[in-house]
Amino acid sequence: MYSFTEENYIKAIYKLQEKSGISVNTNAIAEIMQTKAASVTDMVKKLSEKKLLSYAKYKGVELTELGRKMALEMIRKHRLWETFLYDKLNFSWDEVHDIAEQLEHIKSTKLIDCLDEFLGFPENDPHGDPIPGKNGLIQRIELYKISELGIGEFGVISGVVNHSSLFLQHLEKNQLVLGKGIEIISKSDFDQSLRIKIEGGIPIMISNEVARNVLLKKSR
Amino acid sequence: MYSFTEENYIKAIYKLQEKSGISVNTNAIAEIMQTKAASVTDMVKKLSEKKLLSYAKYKGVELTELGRKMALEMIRKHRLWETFLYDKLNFSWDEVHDIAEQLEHIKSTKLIDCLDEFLGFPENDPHGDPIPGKNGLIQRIELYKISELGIGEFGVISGVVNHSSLFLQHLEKNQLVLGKGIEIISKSDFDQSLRIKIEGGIPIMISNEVARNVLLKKSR
DNA sequence: TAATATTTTTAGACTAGTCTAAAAATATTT
DNA sequence: AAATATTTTTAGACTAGTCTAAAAATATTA
Ligand SMILES: [Mn+2]
Ligand SMILES: [Mn+2]
Ligand SMILES: [Mn+2]
Ligand SMILES: [Mn+2]
Repeated sequence: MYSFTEENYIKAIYKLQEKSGISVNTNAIAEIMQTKAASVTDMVKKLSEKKLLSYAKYKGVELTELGRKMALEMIRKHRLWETFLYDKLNFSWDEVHDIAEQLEHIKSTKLIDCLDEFLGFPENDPHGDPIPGKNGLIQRIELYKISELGIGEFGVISGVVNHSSLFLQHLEKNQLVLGKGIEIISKSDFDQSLRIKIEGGIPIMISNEVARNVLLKKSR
Repeated sequence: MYSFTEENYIKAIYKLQEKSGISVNTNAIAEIMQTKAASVTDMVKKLSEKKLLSYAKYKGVELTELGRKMALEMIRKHRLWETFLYDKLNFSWDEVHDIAEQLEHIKSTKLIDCLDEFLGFPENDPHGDPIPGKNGLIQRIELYKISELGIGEFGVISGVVNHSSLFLQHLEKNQLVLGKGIEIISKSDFDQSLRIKIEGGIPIMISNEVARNVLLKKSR
């Protein structure tokens, strides 16, 4: 059995490996784990002995197939619990993450598979992130930041980069929620702010900061 | 914030205090916590400093009002999660306890209150045990063991003393499930086994061991 | 009430996970 | 290539929670 701490390290390393390529370095891990590089070295040695990752001194770490599988199971649990809180208990999308951080550590395969079924085998969590299946497969759709689209292009809001409560609440206030279709009207050369039209609404201005943190599936 | 271990100690002490009167002794705690008396002494000192219980050397411990409140919150969470697993995810009544042991440690008042509402404010868990309310109140109904009833008396199965999977599965095989009405037909003077009639069924024999572990609400 | 048995506490040690400070390795700049 | 800066590792220490072995207190029996 793995401890909560071990599980959180594996999840953190997986996420780092996702974005920044292959080998993950000690300081990066220390930063997301809110700990010191020395502690990371200790833990990484332990996880390496448990065959969850491969590690070479000064060369960073890389998850093994076993470690990758474990990370995906954690993510599956996290996102299914978020969906439960959102769909069944009517939590808002900015409240679900912290509780899911606790729930993702509950050990029971049957529990998570029954929950999956109870929720109707959802494909995405309340933030639009894909939920890995029982098999560990994760279906990836090409998503674009609003800031990446050109004038006149259309898209459907399908995810967020920033998951903070503050940001999610801001989006909600501006009708920028999952599933909404939008069109790019114009861009400012001064501050890269955008004018967009939300389906069934009037055009609004959004900052470049917002545009870089909302993900779209291209449409039309 | 309290650790899982601290929480489990408080719950254990509460349960001991329930049955065996006021002051709980070290060895008894050690036994349910599956640990050594020395470890109990260490922990009990710590919990005493945290004002969760009062402790006098060699005299045993007693929960404070704070400790009692905490224990009831744990029990509320445990029983609500058991009800969730049973009612919503279709677990059988002998499968829910172990997972609830994990879930009862999730920290979120909103979560548990929303879960309570989602379940329709249940009054009893799948084993018939009462679920403490938000206020910490627990409604107690007078229950009797089957073995305590006399010939010709009627009762409705409303709880169990023994919660083991083996026992619960045995009951299920014999139609002895929550809500069933039964009548005492006769008792054997030899081994105290009983002949009982289950509502809408034919009379069956049950051992004294079973009769001492099933709780009834008297009826008629 | 004295001897004996049982329960409880203390003392000291161990592991997991963390930390700080300093040493060693690697990367960058001159 | 040498000097300097940064990253990573090691060494040693701390806390929480546990253990065993032995001492101290309490309970039971003769
Ligand atoms: Mn999340
Ligand atoms: Mn999410
Ligand atoms: Mn239970
Ligand atoms: Mn129960």
